[in-house]
Amino acid sequence: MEKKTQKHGKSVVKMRDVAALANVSIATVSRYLNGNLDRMSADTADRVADAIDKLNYVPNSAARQMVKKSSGLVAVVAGNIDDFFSTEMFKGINAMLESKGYIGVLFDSNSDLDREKHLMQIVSNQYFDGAILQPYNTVQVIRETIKRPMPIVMADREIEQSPWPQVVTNNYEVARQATQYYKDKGFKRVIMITSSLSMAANRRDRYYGIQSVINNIDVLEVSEKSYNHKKVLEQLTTLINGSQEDTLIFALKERWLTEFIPRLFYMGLIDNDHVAVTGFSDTGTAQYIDAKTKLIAQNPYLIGASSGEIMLNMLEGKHRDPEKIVVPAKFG
Amino acid sequence: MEKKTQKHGKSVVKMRDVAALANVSIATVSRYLNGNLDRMSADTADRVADAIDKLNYVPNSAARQMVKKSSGLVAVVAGNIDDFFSTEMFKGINAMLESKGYIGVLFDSNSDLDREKHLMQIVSNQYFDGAILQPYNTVQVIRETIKRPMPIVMADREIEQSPWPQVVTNNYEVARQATQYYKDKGFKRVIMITSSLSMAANRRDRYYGIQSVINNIDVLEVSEKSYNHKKVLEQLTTLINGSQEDTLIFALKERWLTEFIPRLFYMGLIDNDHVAVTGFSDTGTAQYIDAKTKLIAQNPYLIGASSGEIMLNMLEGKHRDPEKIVVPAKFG
DNA sequence: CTGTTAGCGCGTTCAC
DNA sequence: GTGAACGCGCTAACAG
Repeated sequence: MEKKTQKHGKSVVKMRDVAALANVSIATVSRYLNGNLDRMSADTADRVADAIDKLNYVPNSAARQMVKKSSGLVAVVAGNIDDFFSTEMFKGINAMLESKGYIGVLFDSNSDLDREKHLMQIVSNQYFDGAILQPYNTVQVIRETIKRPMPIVMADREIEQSPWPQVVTNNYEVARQATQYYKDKGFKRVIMITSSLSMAANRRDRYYGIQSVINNIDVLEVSEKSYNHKKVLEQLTTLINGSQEDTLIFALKERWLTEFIPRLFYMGLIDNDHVAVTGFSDTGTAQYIDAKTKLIAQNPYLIGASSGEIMLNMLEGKHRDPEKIVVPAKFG
Repeated sequence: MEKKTQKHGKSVVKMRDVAALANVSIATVSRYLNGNLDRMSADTADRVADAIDKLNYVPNSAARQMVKKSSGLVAVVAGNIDDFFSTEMFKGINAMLESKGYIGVLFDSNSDLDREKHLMQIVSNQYFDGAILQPYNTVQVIRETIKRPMPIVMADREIEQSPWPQVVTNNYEVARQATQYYKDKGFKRVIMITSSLSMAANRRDRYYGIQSVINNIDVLEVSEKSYNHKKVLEQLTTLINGSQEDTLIFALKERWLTEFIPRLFYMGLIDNDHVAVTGFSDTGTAQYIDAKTKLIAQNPYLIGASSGEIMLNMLEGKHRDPEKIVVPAKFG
């Protein structure tokens, strides 16, 4: 056995130990590790392999990174990992990254501006090859925070004057389209359920999209962090009964769909004729609320995959303009 | 401006540049960066600060890690980040880790044995100070995969003969307790809804817990990946109507609660008297399905926090025995 | 208070 | 086909 005296017992076996046991130089071991097998006899390679195995040698990635200037790691800073959207986007990102040997690691802003900033600092200070952000801070803050020049992609949340490539959704258009569908069926009024803060830009675009078709909108704000379920239900009931017009309930986020709507159906408040419901949906869970309900389906996985693809391009030096890619959501 | 010729334009400004501009030695800059301000005149510190600012200097973390033998990063390999359980656990982990200056990064096994193994390899090869796993592989596989000696904590999923500390839930006990509650009310039969594969150990314990009270169990397996919603509803309907006994529907996972149960209520199949429903729940969403429904609430955040705390202890050298901590779930 | 210097472990020429 | 030696950027003694 080798000495293992370092902090936390980290193995102290290094390349030179392997080299010694295999009776070769460290250069040969390095070559073996990096797959340059063509410059080495099969016998040598075998001996090196054996030695590595016997000693349980693990390369020191910090040393390798220092000279290679790359870690193979891409940081993904998500808005809130409790959201299916964020996690599914991450899966999409990784699907792309891993095809080229990179791997994404996930950080959670927890819907907190300061925390997001803190995470960006860490990402900037650690050895990541690139960063994909689902950002809430402004371009300026991001610029000041991530000091180290590195490839950056903005995912999901549109940001003004972005110097980085973006991948976004057609929030305005699809909200407009959905609203139009119900307007054509005679609905003249909207109750919009939204969270109070998160994803301001997306929320705003959706709101405008609705408004461009139906102007009569009641907004019900629900706090992401904590709300009184019963009270919200009462508010909804009051709102629904507060008008004779045919009413469309429009949830800007799937969560409000699954948490409130089944109960309203159960209570008989939604009949699809005079009171209907629609909203943005990511998971597919919401679609089972009622057979007649038509929703807006986003594609977080594809947004992630696109972001990942752009990141790969940047990593390979094909620097791209700060283009904006739109991954459309679909209504129906 | 300095040369920025490296890959991806990584800044090539290094400590010696800062030192030169500030007219000090690199040791002084290093001291400044590491907060040893007491050994330096305020004036010097200022000059260093200015130089860092002017040059936009960012320390090379790989070099630092190489000598410090620590990155401050802890890897968290979660079973499936689409599950609220995993993400909430991660939040709990970070709450603890960050109190001591560490930070957790999240990896996603995607409920895939091989993928989990692959991730463990990466974690083992990169410079992480420790790893918290929500494991699906066996002790042996994990041992063979993570070759580098490092602090490891197992979270959520119980594993036989673990050489590492574990934090788990009282699956058996709480399932038993919930079932008993309904048995006392006259229920004599259980329909159990479960996913086909994931978290085998947890699932098994829950099953045994139910079985220890009520033996008459119909098992309905639903695939996590893809299932026919309508068909499952039909199966459930058939099962419910297939017996005159008072029946308890027991979901081993919240997802089945939110996806199927509201519809059953709507269809009038659940009345809480002859057909009732319960199950494991993480988010609190499910509790709004019906006022009379009593669920089992897990505490993923606390499981994470406990895991994080143990990890901190190990990182600080207080090596702990492979103890097992139980974070109880609560019924009611 | 501040500077000098010897490693940290690995990749990579350039010789042999 | 293989090895010796330098350099990556930083920290931590040890000098002064």
